[in-house]
Amino acid sequence: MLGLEEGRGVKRPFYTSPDELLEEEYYDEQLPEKKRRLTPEQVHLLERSFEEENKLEPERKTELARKLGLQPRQVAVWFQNRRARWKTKQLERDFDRLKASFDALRADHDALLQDNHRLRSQVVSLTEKLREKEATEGDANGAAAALPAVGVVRASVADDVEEPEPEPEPEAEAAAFEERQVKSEDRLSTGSGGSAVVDAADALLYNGRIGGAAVDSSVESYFPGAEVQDQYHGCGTMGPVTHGAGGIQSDDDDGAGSDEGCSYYADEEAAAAFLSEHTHHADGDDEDAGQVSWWWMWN
DNA sequence: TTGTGTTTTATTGCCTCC
DNA sequence: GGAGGCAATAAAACACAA
Repeated sequence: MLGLEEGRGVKRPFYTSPDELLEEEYYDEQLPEKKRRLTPEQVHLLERSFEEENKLEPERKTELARKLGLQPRQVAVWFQNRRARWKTKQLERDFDRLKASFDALRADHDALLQDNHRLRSQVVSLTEKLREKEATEGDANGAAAALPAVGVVRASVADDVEEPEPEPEPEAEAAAFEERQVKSEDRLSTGSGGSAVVDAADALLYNGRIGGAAVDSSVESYFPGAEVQDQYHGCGTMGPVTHGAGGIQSDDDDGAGSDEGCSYYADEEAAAAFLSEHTHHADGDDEDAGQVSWWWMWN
């Protein structure tokens, strides 16, 4: 049996023996006045057990409790809390990944805007030159006919360079972005109203489907799909659905490994269906047919 | 030493499944 | 209806700066 840690403010033994521990009367009489932390050895064994399987069957619980010299109830509580910690960390990691994808996409978008502006000014400049040339030659020979009218040329150029949607004013765009970020963070921190998970999954899906360099389709994802029970799928034995190299690992900061590689957004097909409902589709008179608005994901 | 923030252990209440 | 899961929360234990 692994005794409880001593020397950390423990004033008396918490338990005496595993057998006594399993006797309700003993436990009732010996209820600790204060909470006691588990020893590193106990935590280590619990962690290892959690890595094997994050849910506890009654037999395993009893066995673990016996080995550790704890109440079965304590083992169950530890697993419950451990699952909660794992989930929190996973959400943080998912958020970081999604934010990185978003930032990269935004940079892409900004670069495209710059390109667009540059090309448009080229069109204007070339059109100007053409107009000047036309005027000069018109003066020279008085002949009206040889060149097409500037308007025609310009229209022809415009056929090649698609007229873009009007750009939002930079200040207004920045303010709107700020507001969206605040709203998003509010949802994450308070959990009120919208779902941070769903919002984040939106962004992930957006990246995966239409993003450019930022797309990381290999990122395993947890999307809150139909099976609410599958909360830990994608992580080895965490659930019924297994993705690639799984396996529960311990927290980064406890030195026993990490939960890296598992994500809360796994059901990408469900998410794709969700996405398709939130994008506008090609139809005859839509100039942007088939494209997805950059802004939809925030609105 | 003390105040404060974080982590861990434990409880409560609600929900789902069998 | 009981068992077990989860979210929310309380409270003790711990870490650490001032």
